[in-house]
Amino acid sequence: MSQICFKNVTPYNLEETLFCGQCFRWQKTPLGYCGVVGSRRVTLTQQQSDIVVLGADESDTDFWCDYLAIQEDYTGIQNRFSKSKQLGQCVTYAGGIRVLHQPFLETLLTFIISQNNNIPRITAIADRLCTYFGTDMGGWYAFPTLEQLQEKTVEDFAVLRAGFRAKYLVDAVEKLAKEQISEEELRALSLDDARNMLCTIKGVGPKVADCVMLFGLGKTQSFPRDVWMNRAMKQLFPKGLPACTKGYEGIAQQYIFYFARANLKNT
DNA sequence: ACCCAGGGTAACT
DNA sequence: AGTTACCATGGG
Repeated sequence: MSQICFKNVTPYNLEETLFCGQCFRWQKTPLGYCGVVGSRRVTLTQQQSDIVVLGADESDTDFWCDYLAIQEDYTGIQNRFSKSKQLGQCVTYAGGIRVLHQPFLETLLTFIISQNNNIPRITAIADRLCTYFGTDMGGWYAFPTLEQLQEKTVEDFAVLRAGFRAKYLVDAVEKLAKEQISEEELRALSLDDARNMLCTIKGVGPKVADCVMLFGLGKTQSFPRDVWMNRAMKQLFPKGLPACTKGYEGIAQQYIFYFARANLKNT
């Protein structure tokens, strides 16, 4: 075990990136942000413009580079976004956020859990999903694989205390296990076709599907709409998203969401 | 006791 | 196509 250092990554605000609501598996500690992705457990820190992955295996450099969206050209994206005055305001406020590239299964299951739920409880349920069904790595647990979740029933998932969402998890696992839905196929499909396919899972509607596509399938055009976003769009962009967001609507969404949650009245 | 939480579904107009 | 009760659970 050693550490990986990504040098001179800018713009990047690690704390905002990890706690803007796109992921639920990181915890702030005095040493840094501690978390598990798949079966990799690390602590992340930021020192000026360097992003450091503590406790990582060097052979996982490419994995963390991808997960943390290190190589995406955010400077270029933000320059285009700033052609819109309103969006430029959001960039100024939230421009340190990057959209992570999370593993598909984790993204799908945690966002099914997220519906009509709050972040502390989403985190707690996801933690229990790992401790009860993931591999014991000695003091911590990996996120369960599809194989580990196969054949599980609503009764098995009762320990999660996920409420009515348990049956949705079962259906998602079943559709993936039977290959009625595959990550590979979803990645190849257009935004609308992939959304339609994801929405065949019970408990997955447009909001969850769009989150899964943005955070777990690398589809940067996906634009999740929840109550906050609808409020923000009415106030900031009553005529719709500006054209300068084309292809990167989802990244604009993160900036707008973060800005709106902090600055707009919740009416 | 009551409210809400980055929704979705079924059952209505 | 648009609106509404209900869904389990936990925290305020």
